[in-house]
Amino acid sequence: MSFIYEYARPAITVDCVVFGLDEGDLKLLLIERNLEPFKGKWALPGGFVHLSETLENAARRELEEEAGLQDVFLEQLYTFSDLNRDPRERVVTVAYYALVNINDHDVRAATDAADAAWFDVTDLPCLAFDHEEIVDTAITRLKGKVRYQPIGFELLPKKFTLSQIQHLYEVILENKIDKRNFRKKILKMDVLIELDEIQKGVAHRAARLYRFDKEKYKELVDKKLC
Amino acid sequence: MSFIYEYARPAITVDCVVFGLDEGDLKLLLIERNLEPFKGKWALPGGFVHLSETLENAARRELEEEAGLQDVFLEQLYTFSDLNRDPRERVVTVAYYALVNINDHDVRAATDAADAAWFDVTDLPCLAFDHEEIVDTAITRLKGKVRYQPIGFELLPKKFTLSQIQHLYEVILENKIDKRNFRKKILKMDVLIELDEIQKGVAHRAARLYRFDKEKYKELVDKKLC
DNA sequence: TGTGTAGGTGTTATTGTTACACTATGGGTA
DNA sequence: TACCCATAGTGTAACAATAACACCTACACA
Repeated sequence: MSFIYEYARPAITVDCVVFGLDEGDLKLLLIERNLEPFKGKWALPGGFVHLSETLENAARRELEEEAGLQDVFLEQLYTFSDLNRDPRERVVTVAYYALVNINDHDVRAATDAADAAWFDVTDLPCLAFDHEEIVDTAITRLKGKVRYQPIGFELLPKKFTLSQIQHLYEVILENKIDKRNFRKKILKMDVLIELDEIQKGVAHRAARLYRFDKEKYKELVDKKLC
Repeated sequence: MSFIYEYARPAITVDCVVFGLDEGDLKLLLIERNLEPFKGKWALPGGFVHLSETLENAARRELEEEAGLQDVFLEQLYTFSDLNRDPRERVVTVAYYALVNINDHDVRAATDAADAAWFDVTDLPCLAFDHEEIVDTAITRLKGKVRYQPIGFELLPKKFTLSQIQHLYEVILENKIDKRNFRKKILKMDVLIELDEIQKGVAHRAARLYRFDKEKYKELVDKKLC
């Protein structure tokens, strides 16, 4: 079967920059390509958009198909259209970024992927296509986002310590934050609920656990975006 | 001539939300459609992306072709992909927004457009396709942008008064701003140059004129985006 | 019982934000 | 030419947000 059009059309793909947090390190999910071009190279999960799905649906389908990921926080990032970004033909790609809690999601390689793995964002391999540019754009966006809205809901485990969320901010912003000031600020936001529970199995004073207040978190996000 | 592909492809278009400032009112450039679908309806300038051009180039070409606009400030906004956003077939559109100084640019209707005209953003006609949604997204983005970087460079005439730039902010943010506080803040940003010139032909005390310091303006924009 | 490691806590100085009201200037008009 | 009108232009005080900074606490483990 084939499809005939009066004018030439670029192909449309989606690509996903999936951030995860693992033991305090910010990681990126990459898949090893199983097919040409760039066979054997690491790349962002993604693929062609079907006629019967929205871009976001395509991104979710690819995450599921290529890495076994479901139900993640996903937002559109930017659309890339350089003429030679794909050696085969003209391809426009709509990039999305996702935030996931690594421990909640098992990642497995699937269709079109020889392998799927988490890489430290500070130590990425060389990537296929223009995926390095896409990753840079996503990191810049993430840094910007952190400034005006609480983030971490999607990256952290259900219960977490204040040090964990502070560490997350430090990793994203790439600088140290004063502990007392950070605590004051994050608690004043009024999106954290203090639990009657403390850490277990640590070789030092156990920290208090917190969880997000989903309601207030949503309110805050809506307000901040106007 | 025709083009044959193994899989069905959505068409790709660009659409431009062009903001302009006229006598202190924030305006939007619309074209009246000359062709079906939505013939006779007002719509955003835009059209199909050619194989040999980037999305931004396509947007600039359409602005030139449909409205005679050149050399405008243009940024990507968002990519819209609802399945039924175009009644003809599956069309994904990449929206851009532009900021222009209306007096610097003559607008004329051209190819595919029966007419081109500026409308007050607070009083828009009913639009073709999902263009109302695109416009809402652009207005939200503009409001957000104004918060963290000086804007207006692209919208105001070369020489302007502090009241004019304040009025611009008020129109975009949809609320009144205290005159003294606004002046303190905008002057502290250090992107305005005070000129040895004052307004002429006004029936009240003439205001001092200012212009932007392009260098410092750029520095500031770069810094703010990290 | 001592040590190492991370947890937890307040105050002060600085900076930015908000609220607020009067005088100055100059053209238009009576 | 004097008055009116419309907008220009200006400072201060209260309050809120941010930044800088150091010590004691709890607990596991040696």
